[in-house]
Formats: sequence, structure tokens, C-alpha cells
Amino acid sequence: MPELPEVETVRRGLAPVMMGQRIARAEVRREGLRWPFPPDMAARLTGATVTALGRRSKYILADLDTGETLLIHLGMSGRMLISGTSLGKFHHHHPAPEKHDHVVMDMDGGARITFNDARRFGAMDLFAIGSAHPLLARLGPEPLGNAFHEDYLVAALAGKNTPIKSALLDQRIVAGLGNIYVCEALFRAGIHPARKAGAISAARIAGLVPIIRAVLTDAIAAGGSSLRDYRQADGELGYFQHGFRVYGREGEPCPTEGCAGRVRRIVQAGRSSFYCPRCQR
DNA sequence: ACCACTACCTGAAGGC
DNA sequence: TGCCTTCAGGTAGTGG
Repeated sequence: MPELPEVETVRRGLAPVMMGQRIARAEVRREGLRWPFPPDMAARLTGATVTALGRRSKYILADLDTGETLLIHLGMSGRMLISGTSLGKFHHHHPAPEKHDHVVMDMDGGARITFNDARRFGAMDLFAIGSAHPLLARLGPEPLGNAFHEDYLVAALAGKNTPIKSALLDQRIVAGLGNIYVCEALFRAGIHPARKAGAISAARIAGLVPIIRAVLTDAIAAGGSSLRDYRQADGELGYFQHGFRVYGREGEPCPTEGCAGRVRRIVQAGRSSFYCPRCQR
């Protein structure tokens, strides 16, 4: 799934075909994904105009002129496919739905947006604009926002007995990081993923903050990472996966100049962690 | 309160 | 164009 950079890339890809546009027709092809879709979702989407398209953590949030926000989560394998943009407004030669195409939105401008999700860990919901949504209520700060700063992270991790790897995956501490970018950030910071979060010096934790920002910013600039079945909204491949220093590189030489270490993989909390045992302590 | 672990799904990849 | 096992980007929920 898509972590924050992939979701942001999808949001940017959707903006030209969604912003200010009316949903001429919405089709809901199954009852739900991870959770049931809200009642009458197709009817509540049909005719609505998108007035804002934002992102919070790994959630895409589309404000509608009906007073509701459409919440979208891509789960592990969710994709927002865009088709029909070059066919012209009055030529609706859309391809037939394929396997795992669950929600289809035909925009007034002629584009078709299809939510495809093989593993069905994704989600969609509708809620009143400005109201609290349970999935958003307990999220920590945005890692690229002002509320995520050195003092915050030091305080948030103080006394934590959990490994730093798990702590950074905890969306209540910082929202939007996933397995890949936590591995990459810890590598850049030289911190061993198994180190207890509360036992790391304040200076090293503070150093993580700009590193996390840089990893995410670099990945967004590269259009995210294409891994297995994830692609950008327009079907193009992001290329940040070529920038992974340790993720998925078990057994390869450490990329640090002059380091003789090899990338190791361990399992923490059921997830793979990749790191260099020489560089990361 | 914390923390580790499972479950939810399908599909790709690798070993045989 | 086999069969079986393992693994995958998330996260709510459970149970120690």
C-alpha cells in the first residue's frame, strides 16, 4: 500500500479530473471493501460536485457540494484508475469493468475514475464535512506539517518500551509512515530498528524529524514507489523504489560508501525490517 | 496502559 | 501452462 507519498501522488493525479467537477454517475459494484460502504453511496455521490481534494495521512478526502466528504483509503492494493480523458467529453468509450473494479465514477468532464482493489483492505465512506470521523480521530501529526517537530517526537517517544520501528509505524505517533519509509528513514538516521524508542537519545530522535521529512519529500518528488500492484492514478509508474537504500535489499551490500556490511532482514511485529547492522546501532 | 499478535483478502513469486 | 508455500505497502481488534 501505498504509504503517504503514494497516496499524495494519487491525490495529485486525481485533482485535474475531480476538482470542481461533477460526478455524473457513480456505480458501486459490491457491498463494501474492508467495511461496508455507507448506505446509498452511489446515490449520494451522483450529482455531487467536488469542491476540495485533500489528504490526511493515507486518506484521500474529497469535499462535495452536498455537504459530505468522501473518504478513500487504498489499503494495501487499492488503485484509482483514470480512463477516458483523451476521448473527449461526448465519447464515452469506457472499457468494461475488470476484476476487482469496485467503484466507478464518471465525471462530467468525461473522465472515468475506477477504484480497483484486489485485496479489499481499502475503504470508502461518507461523512458530514467538518465532523469527526472515527478513522481520522486518533491520527498523530502529519509528518510534513508544522506540528511534527523535534520536541514533539522526543516527547511522544519518551518512555516507550516498543522498538523504534514499531513506534514510527504507530499512526497515533506520526501519521502516514508505513513499512518502507520507516526502514528507509531509520537507515538514513543510523538507528537500529530494534532499539527501544524510549532509550534513544533526544538528539538522535530530533535528528529523525528532518530525515523523515526528506525521505517522504524525495519519494513524493519521484512519484512514489511502484511495488507489486501499486501504480499512480494515471497508470504511470513511480520510480522511488529505485531509491530504496535497504528496503527489499536483503543480502545486498550496504549502500554506504566504504561500509562492508550487508543488508539484513528481521521480522518485527510481523513486518519485515531491512537495515545495515554496521551503520545502524 | 501497554505491547505483540492475528485477522482480513488476493495474487505474485519461488521452490519443487 | 502444476501445486504448494511464503510473502506483500495497512490497521482494527484481541488477549496477555
